[in-house]
Amino acid sequence: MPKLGMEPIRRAALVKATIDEIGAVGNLDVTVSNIAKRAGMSSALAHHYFGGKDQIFLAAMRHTLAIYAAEVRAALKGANGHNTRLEAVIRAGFTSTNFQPEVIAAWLNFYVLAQTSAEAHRLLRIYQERLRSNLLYDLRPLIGDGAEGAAARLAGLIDGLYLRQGLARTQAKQSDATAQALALLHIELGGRPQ
Amino acid sequence: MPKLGMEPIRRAALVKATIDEIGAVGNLDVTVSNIAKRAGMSSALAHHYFGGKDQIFLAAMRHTLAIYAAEVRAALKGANGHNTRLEAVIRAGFTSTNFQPEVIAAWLNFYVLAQTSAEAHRLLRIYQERLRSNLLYDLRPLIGDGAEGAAARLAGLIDGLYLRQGLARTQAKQSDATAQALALLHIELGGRPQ
DNA sequence: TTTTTTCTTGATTGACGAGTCAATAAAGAA
DNA sequence: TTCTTTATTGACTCGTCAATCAAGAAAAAA
Repeated sequence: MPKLGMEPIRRAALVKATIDEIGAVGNLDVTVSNIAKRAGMSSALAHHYFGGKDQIFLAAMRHTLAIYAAEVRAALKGANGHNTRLEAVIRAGFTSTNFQPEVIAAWLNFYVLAQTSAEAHRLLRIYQERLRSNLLYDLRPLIGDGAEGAAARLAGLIDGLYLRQGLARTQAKQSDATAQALALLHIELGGRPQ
Repeated sequence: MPKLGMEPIRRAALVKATIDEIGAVGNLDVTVSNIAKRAGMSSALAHHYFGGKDQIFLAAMRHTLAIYAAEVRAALKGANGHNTRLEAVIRAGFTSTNFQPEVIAAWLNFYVLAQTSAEAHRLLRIYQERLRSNLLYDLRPLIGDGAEGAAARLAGLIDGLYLRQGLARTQAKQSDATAQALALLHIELGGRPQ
C-alpha cells in the first residue's frame, strides 16, 4: 500500500537504524541489509533512497553532528554571562546523550572515516570550528590575547576526555570528564590549579 | 627454499605489513591477502603463523604500543628533574613518528576496536595507565594533592590534541599540539595562563 | 639414505554482501 | 478509464574474502 511522501520517513528511519546498527556492531562493518531490516524495509529500498552505503553513512554522521549542535544551542539559550556560557558549552559535550554506546561508536568511526572521506573530514572540521568559535566568543572578553591558546586547550581536552570516557568501561567516574574540563576552564580564567 | 627459524621473521614482516596496509587503506577493511602480499608471502602462510585476522591485528596494535613505549623510555633516559621529565613525556607523544599516516590510522582504528575487543581494550588501558603513572610520578612531588587532577587533564589533552593534529590536513601548525600541551603543563605547575 | 620436521603455496570451499533489475501495486493526473 | 509517478521487493549477478587443505620442497635428524 504505497503511500505518497514516504521518502523523508524512510530516510529518517534508515539514518536512525544506521546509527543503532553501528552502535550494535561497533564499527562500520555493517551491511545495508541489516540496516534496512532494522528500519523495516528491504535493502533494495535503502539503495533506492540513498544510492549507496557511503551516502547512508554520511547521512548518519550529519545527523549525529546535528543532534550535538542542537544540544549546544539549547544549552546556550539558557546561559547568561561569559562564564556561564562557557560552562554550558563544556557541559553540552558530556551529556548522557553523547555517551550512549551508539553515539560513541558513531564518533569513533567518524574519526576513522575522516582520514579517507573528504566529506567526513569536512563535517569534522565544521564541528571543530564551531566548538572553537563558541569558546573563543566568550573567552576573548575575559582573557583577551590568551583566548586562542585557551580555546585550543579546552577544545583538545574536551575531545580527549570524551574519547577516554567513551572507551572507559566503568561509569563510576561518570562525571569526572565534565569535572576536569570545567576545572581547566577555571584555571584558564585565572583560578589557581588545585 | 625453506630455511629454518622463519617464524619470527615472518611474523615481524606481517606485523609491519599490517600497519602499512591499515595506513594505506585507512581502516580495518584490509584483507589478509593484501597484507600477505605486502609482506611477500601467500595468505595461507599468514594464517599458518597467526591463526586468523584478529590475531594479526592485535599483534600490530601491540607493536604500535611497544614503539611508543620505547620512545617514552628513551626520552626519559636523558631527562633529569621532575620538570624536564614531564616535558619529555609530553614531547614523546608528539614526535614525527607518531604522526606518520600509518601510525595515526593504527591508533584511530585501535580506538574503534577497543569498543568490542577485550584484548584491544586491555592494551589501551595499559597505555593509559602508563601515561597516567608517568605523569603522576613527577607531578606529585611538585604539586602534591592536585597531581591526580593535573595528570587527568594532561593525559586527556595529550590524547585530544593528538587526535586533532592527526586528523588535520595542514602540517603548518605541526608543533602546535606540543606547544599547547606544554603550555598546560606550565599552567598546572603554577604559571599564569597567558 | 630414509624419515621427520619446518616451510610454503595454489587451489578450493563456503559464505556473505553491494548493487541492479524486472515486476508488482497503489495513488494521483489526464 | 488510461497513463504516469511513486513505492516496494524478491531474485539475481558479480565480486570478494577468510579459512582450509593437500601437496611439494628443503633442511635436519636418525
